[in-house]
Amino acid sequence: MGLLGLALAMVSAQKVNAVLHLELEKRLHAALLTSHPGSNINAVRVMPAPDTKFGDYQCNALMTLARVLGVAPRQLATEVVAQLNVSDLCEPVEIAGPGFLNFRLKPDAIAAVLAAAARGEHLFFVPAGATARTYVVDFSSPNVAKPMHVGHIRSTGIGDSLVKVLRRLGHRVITDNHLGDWGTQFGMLLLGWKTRLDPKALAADPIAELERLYKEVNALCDDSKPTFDPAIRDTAKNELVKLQAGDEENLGIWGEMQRLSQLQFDSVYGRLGVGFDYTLGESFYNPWLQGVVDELVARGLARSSKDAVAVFADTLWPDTANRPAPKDNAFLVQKDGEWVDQPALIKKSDGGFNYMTTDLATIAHRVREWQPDEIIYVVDDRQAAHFRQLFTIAAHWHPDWTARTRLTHVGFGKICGADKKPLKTRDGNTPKLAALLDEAEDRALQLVTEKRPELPEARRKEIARVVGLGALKYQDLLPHRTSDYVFNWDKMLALTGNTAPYVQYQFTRAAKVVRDGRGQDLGRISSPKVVLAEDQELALAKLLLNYGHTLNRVAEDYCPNFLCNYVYELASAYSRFYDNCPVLKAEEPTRASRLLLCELTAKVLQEGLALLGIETIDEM
RNA sequence: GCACCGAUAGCUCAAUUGGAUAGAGCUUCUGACUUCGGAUCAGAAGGUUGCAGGUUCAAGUCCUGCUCGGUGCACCA
Repeated sequence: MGLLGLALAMVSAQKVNAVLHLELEKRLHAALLTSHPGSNINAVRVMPAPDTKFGDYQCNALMTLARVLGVAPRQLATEVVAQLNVSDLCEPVEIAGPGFLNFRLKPDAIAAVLAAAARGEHLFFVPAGATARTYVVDFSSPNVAKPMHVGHIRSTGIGDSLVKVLRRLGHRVITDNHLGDWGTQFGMLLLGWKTRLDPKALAADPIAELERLYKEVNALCDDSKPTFDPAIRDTAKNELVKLQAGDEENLGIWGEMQRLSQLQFDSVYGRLGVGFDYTLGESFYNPWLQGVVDELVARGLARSSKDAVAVFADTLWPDTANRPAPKDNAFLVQKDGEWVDQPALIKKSDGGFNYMTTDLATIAHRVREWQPDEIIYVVDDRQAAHFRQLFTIAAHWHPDWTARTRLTHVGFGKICGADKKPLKTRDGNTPKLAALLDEAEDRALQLVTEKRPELPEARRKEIARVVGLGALKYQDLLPHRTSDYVFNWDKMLALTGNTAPYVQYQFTRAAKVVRDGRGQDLGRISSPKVVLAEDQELALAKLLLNYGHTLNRVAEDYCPNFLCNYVYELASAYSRFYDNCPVLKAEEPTRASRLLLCELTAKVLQEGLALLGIETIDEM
């Protein structure tokens, strides 16, 4: 492209807005500031309308603003609309009900955005650019020497999807897998390894053997069980202390457990398509733990208690006048009608450290190393209380850090069986993740074999892999992350309804039309005139426009389910379009225009699924 | 006991700073098509959003009380 061509392309790129409702919002702000100078425009948003009968976009903020300004809502709306010039993009703005503004886009304005997207100028959003933020995302975090189980799906899937969305929006993201490789369980594991290891079993299935050792020794160390043996417990504790003090033999065994576990992690993450920039487990922070405790004690933020060291409400807020109300204080709990301490332990009476200490050291490292704007912890909701304490301690420890770096716990609910209780296998155990992935692929293979018996086995297996793993991930991401949900093989693999196979199938249909269309008519869809005449064409086009808005909402609320619902809506809108509007059989220029709709739909479906960690395939 | 989270159609789940007549899917029933791969589409049926109050122009969403369920409450992570 010559210089002139480049300059023209830039001018044309400036003329077209990638996100129409943000342009409407900008003009609405200007109108409001003209009619009512000094108004607070921050909350004045233009967003997709809940129902097409109200138009395409709406603003409901003027009703709230009218109260602040002390004027009648409809009058305010009338005065603002009088200053608003959006006639190039919309039909005349309608003031509805108590003071809603309804915007109805002109098909030509929509067509212009689609044409720009087809030229590759944008995909319905504006990357963060100068406003890009730096995130550290802490997710997955499996335990060394234990099998990854069903519980790890959520953290891994939600975390990975958030990472992908944030990166796509142009943010800098550092992923860190905070492995559980240094806790109390290693005392028991070391004892088990030294006294009751079965080398043959270890060679056959290392993780299963390590799990067996842990379970056996744990039963002897648990004082609530009849098998409890205090001598064994003390020995196990001693092994841990030796490990954490740098004992060579124990470090060697621990390293071997680590290596064996990493093989498992690599295998599972490989299948899931998940990767990490860093894998800094708890052990990485061992050298700094004593320093964290010393510092907190020296600053008076922690004190000794019952041979342990802990952070208390009275060490954080020595002056009772500043102390939060007991109900809002993460360091108090009511027992028998009285508020008593709920301290956060940072050093145990046996000299060992707790994960609170490790988590504090981890914050220190991440802040110093990466200066993030935000650290996101994708961790089970049951740990909410821990994170409240952790974030509070961090804020007292280094207020400058928490002023710069926002700490966010992104919690999630549990996966249940049909009985609404946590999912278990038939024999009452927690299902292992690898077995779950196997079963997803096996069940998908059965379905593919039924539908497409003519395909060679290798092809069917590849389709089954993409469909099975996609179904499993999609089911997990579809409910709001804070909800518990019921795990159901038949439902997730169903070819109808809000499932990955349905969305993947609509993608294959769109991709097929594009392939066939290009084959017959190469090059003709590069910059066709976009004609939006039929209802189904318009509905599909308008949904495409909202892709970027959806990504922003996912990032703002840490909720991948918004993207699931979006791709499902887009897929079903495509299906309605495909049913009603012939593409390849249509006359020009309709044909090229519809082909472009197919192309953009395929692109957005493919990318949207990819941001959910789900692959697509050309045929199913 | 206290705190946190939840309770929405028969079932599984949504619902964007509080926004308009609470939406999907599954199931059931009915219909469309000599398919640009029907693994499709259309229509119907299905609700006092756990209960009782309150705030608001507007409440599934916010506040208060209650019922039921889940989770967490010092040396596991």
